[in-house]
Amino acid sequence: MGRQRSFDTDHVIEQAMLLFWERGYEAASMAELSAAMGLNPPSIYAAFGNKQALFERCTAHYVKHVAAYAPRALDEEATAAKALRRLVSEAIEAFCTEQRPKGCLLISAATNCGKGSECAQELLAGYRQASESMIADRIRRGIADGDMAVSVKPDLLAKFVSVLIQGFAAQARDGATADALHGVANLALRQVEVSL
Amino acid sequence: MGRQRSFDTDHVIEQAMLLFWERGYEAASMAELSAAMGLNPPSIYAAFGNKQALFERCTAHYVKHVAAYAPRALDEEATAAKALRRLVSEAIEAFCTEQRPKGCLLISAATNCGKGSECAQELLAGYRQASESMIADRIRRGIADGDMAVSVKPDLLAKFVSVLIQGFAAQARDGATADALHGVANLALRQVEVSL
DNA sequence: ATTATTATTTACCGATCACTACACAAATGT
DNA sequence: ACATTTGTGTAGTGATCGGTAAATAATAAT
Repeated sequence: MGRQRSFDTDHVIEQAMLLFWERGYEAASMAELSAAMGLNPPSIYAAFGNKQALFERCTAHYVKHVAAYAPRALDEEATAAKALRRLVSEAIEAFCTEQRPKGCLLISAATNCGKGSECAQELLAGYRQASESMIADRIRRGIADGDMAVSVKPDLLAKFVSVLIQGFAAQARDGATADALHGVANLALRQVEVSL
Repeated sequence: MGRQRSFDTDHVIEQAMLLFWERGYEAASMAELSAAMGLNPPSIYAAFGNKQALFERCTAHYVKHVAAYAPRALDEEATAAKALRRLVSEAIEAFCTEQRPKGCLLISAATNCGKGSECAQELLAGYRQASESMIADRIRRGIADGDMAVSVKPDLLAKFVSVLIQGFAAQARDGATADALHGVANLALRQVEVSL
C-alpha cells in the first residue's frame, strides 16, 4: 500500500556507483549524488538510509555487474596459469574502457578518507582481501590439478597478481592505455606460464 | 624588520606532510593541519598562501626528504638491473616502515578528489610521470652500457616497475608486511636479472 | 468516499569547510 | 623613545557538508 516509487532502484544505484567510482567516497557529495541520481535528498535517505549505506549498495552493484569477470575468469579456464592471465587481461580492459570511469572502484574509491569514513575504507579493504584469497584458492587448485608447479607458493603468487592489478588500476587512472598495460602483463606473467 | 617567526618552517611542513600523507589532500582539513602544525590558521595562510600551496610545499618536502632514495638507487648501482631491484626494495621499506604513514604520498594522497582539487591531482600525476621517465632513462643507460639486453623495451619495463611500486603502495596501505612484498619483488624481478 | 500509508517536494538544520578581518604583540630603523 | 613593519591570536566570514521536519501528492485497503 501507499504511493509507489517513481524511480528504478537499479538505475539510480548505477548512477551513484559511477559517481563514487569517479570521485571516491568522500569527494562524492550528497548534492552531486542527488543530481546524478535525479532524486531529492529525502528520497535517497528514505530508500537507502544514509551515505554509507548507499555506498555499500553501490559497491555490491559494482561487484555484481562490473567485477563479475573476475570469478568467471578464475572458474572458466582449464589451468591456473590461463586463469590468472585471463583475470589480469580482463581487469586491464575493465580499467581502461572509455565507457566508464578509469580504474577500479574497489581499489581507488576510499584511499583518502577523513575521520568519518573508516567504514567505507574497511568495506573496500575486505573486498580486496577476498579477491586476493580467491586468487590464492585458484592457484592451490591448479597445484592440486597438476597444472601448476608444486614449488609455487599460492599466497605469494596471489599477492603478486594483486599487486599487478592494483598497479594497473593506478596506471589506468593516470591515463595509461590498455595496450601498454597488456604489454606489461605479458612481461610480468611470462614466468608464470613457463610454470615458475 | 618586523616581528620574527616563532616556528621552524621545516618542522611545521614536516607535520603537515605527515597529515597529508595519511589522510590525503582533501580529507586533511585545515583545522587538523592547524592542530598538527601547532599554528593558528592566519599564521599558516600568511606563511604559505593557501591549502594548495601548502600541499605543494609538502610534496616538495616529501620528494626531498622521503623519496630521496629513488634517484640515489638509480644512480649509485653499477647495472640497470641492480638499480631497479634496489629501487623497488627501498620503496618497499619506505612504504612499510612503522615510523611513518604507510604507502606513498605521491601515489595515494590525491586519488579521491572533488571539483576543487584537480591541481593537487595533476601535481602528483606529474611526479609519477617524472618517476617513470627516470626509470626508463636508467634502463636506456643500462642498454647503452651493455649491462642490459638490447631486446629490453625501456618504456615497457619502466611501466612494469612503476606498476609494481604503485601496487606495493596500495598493499602497504592495506597492511601488507615488508617481508611479503620483498617476496613478491623477488618473484617479479627474477626475469629482469636473467636479463630478459 | 474515506482513511491509512508511502513517496516526493520545499525548505531548512547544525556542523564543518577553506579562509580572513581586526586587534594586539614583538621585532627593527631612525 | 618613537614609528614602522611583521607575526600571532581571537573571532567570525559565506559556502558547503550530511541529513531532516513538515507539507503535499499519490496509491492502497476498507
